[in-house]
Amino acid sequence: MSRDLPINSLRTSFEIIETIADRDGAGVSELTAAMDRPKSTVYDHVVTLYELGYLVQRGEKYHISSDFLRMGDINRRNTEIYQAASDELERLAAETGEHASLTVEEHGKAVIIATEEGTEAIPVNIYNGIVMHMHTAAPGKAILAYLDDDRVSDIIDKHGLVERTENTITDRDELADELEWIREHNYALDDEERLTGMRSIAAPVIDRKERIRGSLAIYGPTNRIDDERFREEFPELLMRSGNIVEVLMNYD
Amino acid sequence: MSRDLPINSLRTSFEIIETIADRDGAGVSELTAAMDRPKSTVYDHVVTLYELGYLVQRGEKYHISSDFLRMGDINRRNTEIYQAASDELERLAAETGEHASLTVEEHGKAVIIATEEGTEAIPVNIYNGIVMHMHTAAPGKAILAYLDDDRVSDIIDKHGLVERTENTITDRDELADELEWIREHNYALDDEERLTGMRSIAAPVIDRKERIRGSLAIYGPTNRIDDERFREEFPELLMRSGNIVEVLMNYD
DNA sequence: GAAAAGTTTCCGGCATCACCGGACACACCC
DNA sequence: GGGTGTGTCCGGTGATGCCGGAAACTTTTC
Repeated sequence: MSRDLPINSLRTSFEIIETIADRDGAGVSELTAAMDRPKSTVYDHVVTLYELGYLVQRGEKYHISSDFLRMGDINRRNTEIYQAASDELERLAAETGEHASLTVEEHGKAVIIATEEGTEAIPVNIYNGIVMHMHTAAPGKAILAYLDDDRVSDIIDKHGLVERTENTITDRDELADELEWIREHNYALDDEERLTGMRSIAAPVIDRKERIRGSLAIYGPTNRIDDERFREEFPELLMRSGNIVEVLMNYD
Repeated sequence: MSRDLPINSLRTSFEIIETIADRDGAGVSELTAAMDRPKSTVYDHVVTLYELGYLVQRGEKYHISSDFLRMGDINRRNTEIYQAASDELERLAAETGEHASLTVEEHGKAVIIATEEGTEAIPVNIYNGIVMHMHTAAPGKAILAYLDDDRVSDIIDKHGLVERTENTITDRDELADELEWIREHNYALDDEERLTGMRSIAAPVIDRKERIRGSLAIYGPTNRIDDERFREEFPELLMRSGNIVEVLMNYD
């Protein structure tokens, strides 16, 4: 079921951490029930994590400590593309009124590392660090288009072309054509391929070594993002911002 | 040097994670040099963390993954006091032009879990999750004042009354008097006790069970925070905001 | 208010596995 | 092609993570 790793106990520890984070706190018994492990083992890990400071007790439950927030925030601040893109994100959100976000690739998946909400933005659940399949939305496709072919192939092998809506691209050849289209136009579109009723548009950010570093995207409901904005206005905005970010990032 | 824990390997793993986060990426050799551990051991941990997805490779170095950002962010969003306070933080930052922040206590230390920068705010290094000694600044003192006496005592035993500037309170009796003063006035002041040239003001946030949950604070340079603002205007603002947060939080 | 049901915490023995020394592969640079 | 720097791999061994079981401690129930 779970492959062998040099340090197996780490799997258990992080399973505990993830479970606690997911549920907004949990006690030892709740964890035991959720995890198919003996109570005493779970307890050993909880005690250790607590002593090391990565868990705190609030009320009756254990919660993860702010160390995770701290490390995540520091890591993000240190990321070149984040530094270069945060102003543009704000501007995109302000100009479009929708959600603007910055996405990078990690372990073959698309991760949103920053978001800005425009005034009209739907209160949808976009939070920092959210992970998506690469092929299901514009930000991921914009990145895929500029990765090596065999890298793309590896990613598909690993995570599959999961179907999220009836518009999701689930065929390898079709995806290859789509990526080719993206390279020609320099932006990516997602027409309800990930969530019904939602569209996204994304432009890649590429560094001076021609390596893809991430993508900028706008995300909103189909009824507000009409065809004109979807195919003309927003792609223009994003490509302009993408260029600015590239310049800032490569400036150094 | 390091006490026995049920799962000792976790200490090594988190030491690696913290080191990588601190330095904005590191390779196996760099980690080995920084950690007084054999290369092979470090490698075992790095491989495991990588396989589990908590490390990523960017360029030549390992970095921590966005999972930390995700878990930290989710955890914060789930925190009652954060939900209740975030609007007030923005307002405080806007009205004062300085840094406004929300602080909670974890493991006997003060942790800033949210900050807002006003237009005038000094570009000083305040980031999410930063940890401070409780007694050195207003946010921590505002919390200490409403903890049980023996809890305060435990905290001092554990972390000591470290001197940060010549104004830092380093005497237990003096601190007790200060906390008494805070309880009488319902706000806390820090007059260059943590950083020379910087002042902070904080008001506590207390829940319906009379338990302290955190504090709101304003932070800025002494030359802009004159005595009038320091002792009159900002305390008033903070206490007003503190009340609003308490109401929102206890509303449920 | 005693018993029941649920927590968390603790203990100790056994088989495992995390640890480490050392070797290998692969760069890059004079 | 020797030197110096990486990252990677392997195998033996003693420490240690795992787990069953049971104690301590709360809360619930009647």
